[in-house]
Amino acid sequence: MRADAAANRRDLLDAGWRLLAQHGEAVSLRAVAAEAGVGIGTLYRHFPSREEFLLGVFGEVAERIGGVAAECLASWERDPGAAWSRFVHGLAELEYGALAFQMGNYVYRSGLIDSAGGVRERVEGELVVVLGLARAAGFLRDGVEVRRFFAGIAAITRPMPDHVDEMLPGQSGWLVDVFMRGLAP
Amino acid sequence: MRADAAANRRDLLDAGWRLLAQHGEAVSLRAVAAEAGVGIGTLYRHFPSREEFLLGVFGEVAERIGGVAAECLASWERDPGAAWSRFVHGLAELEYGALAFQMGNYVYRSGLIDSAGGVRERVEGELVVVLGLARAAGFLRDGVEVRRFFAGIAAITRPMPDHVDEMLPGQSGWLVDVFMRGLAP
Amino acid sequence: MRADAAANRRDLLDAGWRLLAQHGEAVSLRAVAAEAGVGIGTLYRHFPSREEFLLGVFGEVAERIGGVAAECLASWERDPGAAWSRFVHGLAELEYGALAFQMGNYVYRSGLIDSAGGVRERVEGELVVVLGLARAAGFLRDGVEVRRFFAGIAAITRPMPDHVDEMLPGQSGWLVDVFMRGLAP
Amino acid sequence: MRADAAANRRDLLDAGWRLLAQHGEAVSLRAVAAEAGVGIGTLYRHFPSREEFLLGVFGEVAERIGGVAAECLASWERDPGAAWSRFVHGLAELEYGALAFQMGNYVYRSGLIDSAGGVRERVEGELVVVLGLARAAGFLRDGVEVRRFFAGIAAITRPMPDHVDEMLPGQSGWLVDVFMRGLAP
DNA sequence: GATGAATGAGCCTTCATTCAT
DNA sequence: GATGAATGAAGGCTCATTCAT
Repeated sequence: MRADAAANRRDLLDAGWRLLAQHGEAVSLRAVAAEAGVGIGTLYRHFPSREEFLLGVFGEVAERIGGVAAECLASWERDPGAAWSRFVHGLAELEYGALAFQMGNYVYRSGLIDSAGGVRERVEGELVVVLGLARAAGFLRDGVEVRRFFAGIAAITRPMPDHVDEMLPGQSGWLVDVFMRGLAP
Repeated sequence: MRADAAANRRDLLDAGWRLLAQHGEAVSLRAVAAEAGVGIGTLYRHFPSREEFLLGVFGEVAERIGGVAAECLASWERDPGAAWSRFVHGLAELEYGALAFQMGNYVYRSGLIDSAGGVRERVEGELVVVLGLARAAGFLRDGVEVRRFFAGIAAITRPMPDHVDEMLPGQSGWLVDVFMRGLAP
Repeated sequence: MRADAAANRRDLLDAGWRLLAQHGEAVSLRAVAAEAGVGIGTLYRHFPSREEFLLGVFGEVAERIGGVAAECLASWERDPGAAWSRFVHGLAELEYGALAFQMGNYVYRSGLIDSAGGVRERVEGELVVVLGLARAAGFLRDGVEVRRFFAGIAAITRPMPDHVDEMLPGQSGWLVDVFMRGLAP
Repeated sequence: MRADAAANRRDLLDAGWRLLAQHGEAVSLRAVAAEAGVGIGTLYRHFPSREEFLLGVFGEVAERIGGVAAECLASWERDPGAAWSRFVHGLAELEYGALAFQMGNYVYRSGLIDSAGGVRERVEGELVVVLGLARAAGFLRDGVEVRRFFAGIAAITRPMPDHVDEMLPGQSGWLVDVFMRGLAP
């Protein structure tokens, strides 16, 4: 792939993520292309359909989830409590809610997600480790499945309409805190 | 034919609620009409615009919220813990997530909701009482605003894609439990 | 026909004329029924289709055209010039433009107009007499066919959008004057 | 494909003009697209709304009005009478009636027309010159405002139903003649 | 007879997707 | 490879018309 093509691809994924997290599941691909500064045709060259594009964005997210997990593991020894908190809030700040649910609906069913490099497995693997540590350290009660945890974060980080942010500033962060506390033993 | 019309109206609201809870904020009114078994024109006869329709559905929800609250108050004496739990889960089962956010977005701002019989005030008033009891009984920590609570339930009951229910049966209930526990003192 | 039915019929025709002259050819029958203070069903009981209704309204207009012509004839002796002027302006004030053209398009073709009591013939007969007088008195040049005259009035009295009345008050009357002058020998 | 797009745009404007002049202000954009031989989406690519499309057609008309005026000025010296007659009939043959009033209605008010290249000013400027010459040459009486003149042409060239052309061939031209004569001193 | 609810075709507009340049 | 024009299927909404009460 040419260098500029790779750059376009990255720009598209970034734009997609940003718009998805900001404006929710209904973003139009044209808007994404515009935000990325390329033509709509370019988007479709890189991703032959809406599904594939969303899957691509999810790949990006998986990458960052890995980063958050790695960071968590790296700083666990020094201060487990802080690491755990940063981990959960870090995940939440990725705001993958809209993305995860949007995709899931038709991507999961069609097996696309499995055929695309095992994104799900990769993500799950990383989370399993951290959740294990948290459980051992007493931050997490027993019986919390990774997938439930993951889907929970998704549920509470789906973008809320603008007026919610105005009326209830920090609502998302508040929810994350409630979620964490609710998961403690 | 008055009776028929009333039945249609009810069917439309029911269908709207069901589809909204199931498929999210983007339901097409055509689909709602079809689900209700009437023509699209009939929907528009009863509700002259999308907004008005959503407002209508929200009215229904408000009604049921009132019912849940009343039920809670009625059984509080006998067993506060059970009443509180049934209350929160009852609210969640209404699945007003998609609806609440969708409406809020443009209805709230335009004041429609205020001009429509004070739906918001009514709902808030009812919740205030129950939350007060819960706080006194030690089920709820201090400083939980009614609106945050309400929006929290909305956030965790926004429709999730079908596959979530398959992969994680009872996810919604699980989240509600986490939410409740997270709100305890 | 019952007395109240006849009254309804008359109200409908009046309302139709008024709205047609005011808001142009696109008036909805529902609006007409509302303006007349009856249900839409009542309109359809009296006139089985839009066409028939418009034809009915045209019948009314024909009546009034007859009135204008009769008045003209009655006062001709006293002051032919004034009578002629009042005649032309009187016709114009009937504002049958929207009506005549709206109907014409499909009513004429289907022969409806002939089967409905010879409205056209009646109108034409009345105009022929007056135009004959006017020609003889030197107000009208030769060769002006009655139908052209009639259609001319229609053309210049079709309702113009509101902004025209604001920008060019009296435009319609001005046009009628130009029309009259243009028809003089 | 630039060339194709330009051709499509032109076809759309042509079709719009034709249908507007023929069938009046209520033409459906779908019909226009069909007449132009393109999909409805293509129309909307070139003109993002009905207003913009009508404005586009009006731009075309303005162009041709300019042409008619220029032609008039060019041949004025040789034969002012013929030039004046060709000018008025030329304007009338543009049949901008439906268009002018339709646009005026919402475009004028919203200032769109001013922001769109000063269409109105351009048109008025051209007409002013010609009307001035005509007045000086004794073809036009004093006090005829440009806008009244323009609106007058519009009024008498609004599309008449088909049957008028059948029953009264040349009615439009006849009206224009009457109009001209009526405007003479 | 009167009423107004129900219906569906049709309008304007948006958006995913394809394809010629 | 990139671009953006073209397409048509929906979606929200209106209105003539029918029909049960």
